[in-house]
Amino acid sequence: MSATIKDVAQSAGVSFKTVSRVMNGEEGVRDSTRKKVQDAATTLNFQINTSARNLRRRGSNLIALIISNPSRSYIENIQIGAMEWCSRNGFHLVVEDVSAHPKGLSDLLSRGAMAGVILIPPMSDDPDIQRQLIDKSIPFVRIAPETANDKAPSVRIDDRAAAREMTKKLITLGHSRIGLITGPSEFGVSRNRLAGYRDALVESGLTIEETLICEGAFSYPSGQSCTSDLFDLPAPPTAIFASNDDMAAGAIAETYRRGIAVPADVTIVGYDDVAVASVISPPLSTVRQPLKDMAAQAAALLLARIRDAQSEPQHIILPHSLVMRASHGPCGKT
Amino acid sequence: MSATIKDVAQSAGVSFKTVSRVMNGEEGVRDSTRKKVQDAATTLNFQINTSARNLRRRGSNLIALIISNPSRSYIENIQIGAMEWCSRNGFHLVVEDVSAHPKGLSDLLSRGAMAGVILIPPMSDDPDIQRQLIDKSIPFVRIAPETANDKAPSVRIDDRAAAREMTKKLITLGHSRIGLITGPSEFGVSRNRLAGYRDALVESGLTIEETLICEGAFSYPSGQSCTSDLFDLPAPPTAIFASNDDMAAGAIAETYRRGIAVPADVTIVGYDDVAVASVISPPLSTVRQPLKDMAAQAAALLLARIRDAQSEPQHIILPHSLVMRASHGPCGKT
DNA sequence: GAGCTAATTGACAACGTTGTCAATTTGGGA
DNA sequence: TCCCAAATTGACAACGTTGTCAATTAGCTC
Repeated sequence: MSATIKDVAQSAGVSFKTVSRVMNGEEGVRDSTRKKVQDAATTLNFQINTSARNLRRRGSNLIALIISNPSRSYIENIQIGAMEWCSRNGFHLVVEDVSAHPKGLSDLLSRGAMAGVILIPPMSDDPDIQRQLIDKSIPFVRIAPETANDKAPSVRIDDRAAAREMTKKLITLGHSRIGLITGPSEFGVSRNRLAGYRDALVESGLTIEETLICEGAFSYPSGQSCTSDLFDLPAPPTAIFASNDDMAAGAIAETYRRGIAVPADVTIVGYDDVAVASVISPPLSTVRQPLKDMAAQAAALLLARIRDAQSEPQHIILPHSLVMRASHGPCGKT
Repeated sequence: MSATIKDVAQSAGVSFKTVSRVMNGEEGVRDSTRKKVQDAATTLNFQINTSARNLRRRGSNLIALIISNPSRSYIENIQIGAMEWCSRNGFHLVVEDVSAHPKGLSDLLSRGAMAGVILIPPMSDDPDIQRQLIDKSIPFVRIAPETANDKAPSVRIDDRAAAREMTKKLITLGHSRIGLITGPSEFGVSRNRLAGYRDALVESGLTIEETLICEGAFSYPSGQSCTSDLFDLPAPPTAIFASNDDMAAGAIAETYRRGIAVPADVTIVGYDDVAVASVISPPLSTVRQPLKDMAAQAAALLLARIRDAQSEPQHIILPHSLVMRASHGPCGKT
């Protein structure tokens, strides 16, 4: 086994408490002593024992990212952002798939195991999980919750405004029959984006046709099948707004399958601006949300709560933008 | 704070050692006692303290997945496979981006922090990391190493044979000028796939043209630019074999950009069979490797080494297959 | 160089669990 | 009823670190 603090202390000729002080970069150690200890630690290839440290400190250096459907490309960016933040701040990221946990997260959340938890949709809106976390007094942060509350900090973009803007953009292009592929209704973001879509139509004096609204699953195949349904309508839409890019990619595929051209015959836009958006053909016009930033900021807010559980939970709204690539165009039909 | 073992012991009227026994499902506890303890634990909402347990057991319930370029879709599947295995086996997965760690992984690998480590390309072939792990006697497993060794177990497919088969398939389709987009040469898998490509050409009596071989970066843009280079050749290839699907997607995009049709004018095939392969148009013909399985099996081999560091490292080769979707066709030109 | 204060260092307990081994209880046969 | 082996339970130390507080040392001033 590798060396302990006591080994280092003996080798450096000081007490093990002094070694501890050096290891934690505390003040009040003479420079000469510090050097002696550091040399001894290097020589012995000393690595601190995290379990002992965490036990004594009643803390942890682990942050959990709880996800439910690991194959969403959305998650990739969140994870990267969180991972980078953790690296820079002395934490490690534990990624846990709640859907693979039949009987809940009890062992993951065992006392002191996690310093904090990052929740993404749909868990951001799951009252069950949040109650568990509060019961165990584990700090957590919510990414893209439907609405902010005072239980935990949150980071989001203004989904309603973003969806409204994109819809208005389509209206400006001359589209009046705009299909909407929503996410699952248990996602707060789905509801917010739907609301933004409705806002735009109402503001523009257009009627909302419920048949133009199709609930997808944030997945590629669900984008295909919703699109198929929309095209089978007696009066199909001239533009389709998918609530994420995976579904937009599915929509484009289904459109092509039917021999319909994008964007010449139909406009298709997405949401998120993940990797697939710039990779498919035509490159997707979409709503960009700064997912990596959101994750990093969420981690930062979480840290504040880890440090002081009484601190006021902060709520950050990050800016979004419309990235208009090549999958949109003016409405051909009148 | 939540309850400790001693609280439960007091509440159940037994010694804390007995509670410990119940918590660990040990033999030799009377059923009535066990029940009493379990009830008390439930009432008090007892959660074991992982740090204390790990300290005393000199172990950990954490497995690290070390990655270097988090945006490769390959990683998604590996991670899902590893995560699921961890859930089922009482571990948690820590995902760590080594490229975000300027000064190495020392703190991640601090004594006892990780029960074991899963290495994927290119770290599977990185002697530095492996030496670090051996020095600290942290068990590890290698996914898709260039060659197996006796330091650690490994899981892979036969990349050379797979690349050979795919190349032969293209030859059978009548192609004789086959472009190869390799991965970076520091990836063992790149070298193995290149070797398989060469094997097939040689066995078929075709000459190997080095200009038809372009080194990519396993990324979409690198697939585009290699393809561009290949098409700019005086005698461009009639088929392109990309060493992963991301690059194949880039190749298809660049092909379309030039007004060339896939598969009518040129055949493009990939490698991995990740999500993008069935999502792009046309659906990609590719080599399928069972990434999730590979990760799960790797974790299992790792566990064997965690349990007994002296156990013989095992090496598993999983079957691959050719998934011929719609991006390939016979050679038009003679 | 004595005396004082501030800086530095050390002794010891505590964190919550599991391992070791001894003590106690149980159950069955004589 | 007593005795013995087996089953069950408990007492106590140990894991490696950090927090508390006391002890020691260094650096000044006079």
